[in-house]
Amino acid sequence: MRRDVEDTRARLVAAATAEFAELGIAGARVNRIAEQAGVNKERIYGIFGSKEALFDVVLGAAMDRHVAELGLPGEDVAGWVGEVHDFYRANPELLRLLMWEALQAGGRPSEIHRTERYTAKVEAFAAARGVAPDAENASALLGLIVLAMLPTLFPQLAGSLVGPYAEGADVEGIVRDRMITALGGVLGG
Amino acid sequence: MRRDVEDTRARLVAAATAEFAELGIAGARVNRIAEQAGVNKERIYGIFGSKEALFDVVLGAAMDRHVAELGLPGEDVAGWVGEVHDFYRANPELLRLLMWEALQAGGRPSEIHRTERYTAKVEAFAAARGVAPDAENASALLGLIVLAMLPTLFPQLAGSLVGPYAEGADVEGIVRDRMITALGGVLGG
DNA sequence: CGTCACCAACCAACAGGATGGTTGGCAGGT
DNA sequence: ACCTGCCAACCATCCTGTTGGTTGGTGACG
Repeated sequence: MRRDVEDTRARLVAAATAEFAELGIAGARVNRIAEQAGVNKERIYGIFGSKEALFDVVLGAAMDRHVAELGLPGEDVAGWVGEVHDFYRANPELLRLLMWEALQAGGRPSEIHRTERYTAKVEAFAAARGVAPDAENASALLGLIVLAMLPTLFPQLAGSLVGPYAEGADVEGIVRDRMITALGGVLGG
Repeated sequence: MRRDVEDTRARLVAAATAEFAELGIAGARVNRIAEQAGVNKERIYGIFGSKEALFDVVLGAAMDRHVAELGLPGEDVAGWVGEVHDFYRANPELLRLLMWEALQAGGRPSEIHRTERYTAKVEAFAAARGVAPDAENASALLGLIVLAMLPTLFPQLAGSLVGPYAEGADVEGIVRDRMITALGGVLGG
């Protein structure tokens, strides 16, 4: 189905997601994205306007997709965090995109971090703990998520710190278990 | 004192630290680094060889400096984590450099993460808990450090998640306190 | 002590190539 | 006939890395 803007757009977003996740905004190459999408480079400008605008679209789409796929934390919060961990481990793109964005100098205020995206998670989390959502709960959830992200965030750091004591054992598994164990403290008040 | 390689080198490293921390390897501009250092661009190649090599030197130097300045965790582990948090908050360069490096595609195996840099911390941490250093302890320490890094790592995420419930209060303070409170869980287990 | 030769440190200018973005025209669907 | 998605080719700029030549310090030697 040629000559279909939606299709072209989708191909570009897909290609750009991979490119941006791997190389960041500065490192990404418009040529490569277009080539990877099997589309002319001009289409990027015709459809999105600029490289940066394309990045915003990519990040927003990735966040929506992940927020949806991750579901809500239920009764078994620890299990949920385990899932989050495994999910990031298996699909590091969002995390990498987030990091690239966080590093973005100047920190241009983007519309990407719409709070609506998160409130459902915070509320589900608070509900699972049987309390009303507040800043404390949100912080706790934030802590959980970051711990779950850890091995994907800083593989080198994890390897260097834990590796020497792991004696060939699975570093990631150890860290993962430790994070889950830590939940009691993060959840407790 | 002109015509002094050490001085030139130091100026370049200083300038490059700022440039790399802000923009990463791909975003950094050799011109700007040289100009900022008040030195000809060629000196970078004469002294370090390449932009990437310069980055490695910068990261290594930053890590050494920070590892030294942060000291060892003593009896008051929570207090130490608080210090770590505040330190990263006040000096985000190392954290940013670490993130840039972690994002580095391909993950060229660098000599930067020498385990010797960390073992002292792990041992001090284990000693403070009265046990022998092992993978569990290292993981716990890793978790602490990442929690301390959190607000600096993902300011947007923290702001979006916690902000709506903070009602104008200091988001960072809330998160910081929450992280400290969480220590019990990370340490226990 | 003077000066001369040498070399490391330094710089201005350049080369080569890649990059983000643009333009003018072509073609396929309606 | 016309609009719109599309492309090939183009452009101006920028960026990393190099090169050839200059300069200041230093040690040897008269």
